[in-house]
Amino acid sequence: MDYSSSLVDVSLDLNLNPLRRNDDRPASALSVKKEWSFGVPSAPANFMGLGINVSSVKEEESTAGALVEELNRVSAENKKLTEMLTVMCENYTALRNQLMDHMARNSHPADEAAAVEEEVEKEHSPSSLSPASSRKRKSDSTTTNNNDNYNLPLATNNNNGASESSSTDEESFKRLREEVIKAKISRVYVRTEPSDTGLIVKDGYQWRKYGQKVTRDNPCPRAYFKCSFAPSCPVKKKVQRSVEDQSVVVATYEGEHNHPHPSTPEAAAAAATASSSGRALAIAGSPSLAAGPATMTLDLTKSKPSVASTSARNVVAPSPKPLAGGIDGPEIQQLLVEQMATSLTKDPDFTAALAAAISGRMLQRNSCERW
DNA sequence: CGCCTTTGACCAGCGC
DNA sequence: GCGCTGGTCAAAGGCG
Repeated sequence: MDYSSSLVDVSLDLNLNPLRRNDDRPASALSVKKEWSFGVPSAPANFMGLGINVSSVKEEESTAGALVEELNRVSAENKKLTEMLTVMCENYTALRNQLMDHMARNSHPADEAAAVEEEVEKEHSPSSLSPASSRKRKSDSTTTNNNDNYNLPLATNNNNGASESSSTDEESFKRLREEVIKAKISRVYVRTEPSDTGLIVKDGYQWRKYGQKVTRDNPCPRAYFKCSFAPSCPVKKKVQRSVEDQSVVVATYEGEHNHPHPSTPEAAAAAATASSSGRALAIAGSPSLAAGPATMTLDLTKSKPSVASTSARNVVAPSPKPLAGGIDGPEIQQLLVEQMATSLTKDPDFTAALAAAISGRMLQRNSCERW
């Protein structure tokens, strides 16, 4: 059983909605919307069967058709990933059952459990870690390895095999999802003014600095921030200037905010106050794009691999200006625009919001015509 | 006075 | 076991 490959694939979209239900309904615009717990106004259950006079507006028809097609595609992908996750959980259960059977028959259950855990770890871990990442602490392994892949918390769940046997598969599945949420890591590259020596990245959230450290591989100090907008928010942020281009600040976000983005006037004011001393301009432009869970991604690894680390899951750099000299001109800008458009169309949150907005618009038009 | 930043100390993982 | 390293803590000071 090839766990690693499925792990890689699943991780890519679990990020988009880890709380997605395991649903095998046929792909439809409805299923896409309902499966994504996205904060958009509720839409009618069957947005294709509303009897809306779509043909009266050709542009809307073509747009809706393209959207439906896109939504169907995303929904199919969603379903596929859900199935893969289900298979993975089943495999995990089977492995655990084998472990329990083995432990029951073996005189040294602890040693056996450790051995099997090691096997599972090897099977589930992605490609071998680099020497640098291998120095990370064990407790951080789930996050460190999850720049591109989400590790399963198998070893930690099985640390005490006896007690673990009392937990159900559902609990394990919940823990798995929680781990996936917790393990979210994204990177944001922010270009700052050359005169700016600060390490503040405006992303709309409120951060409290709790440490600063000079790391071995970078003479510039690394600042550690915690989200202080909500007391229980587990999100952390590391900010450090790029060793290659010191006008670029790399912000690494770990975890997912358990509170809404401070977009309300009060929250925005608080955030503005908190970041008032900041001089850096987030390239993302929109705070929610820079640090929110639904980060708009722009892969610059092809055009600038030295800046966009391959380990970064999300590389956000909507600025058409190159991060470092060497690439510029209309071709690059066109490429960036295309990549941004591709990123948006691949973002299920964005498409879901768009679908909800359009369906809401159509519903509104329909109700107006009826009245 | 409360919040935030600074900064040295401390802790834990890892390699040798 | 020791040293290196990254990450975190917490006291002290600054600021509005």
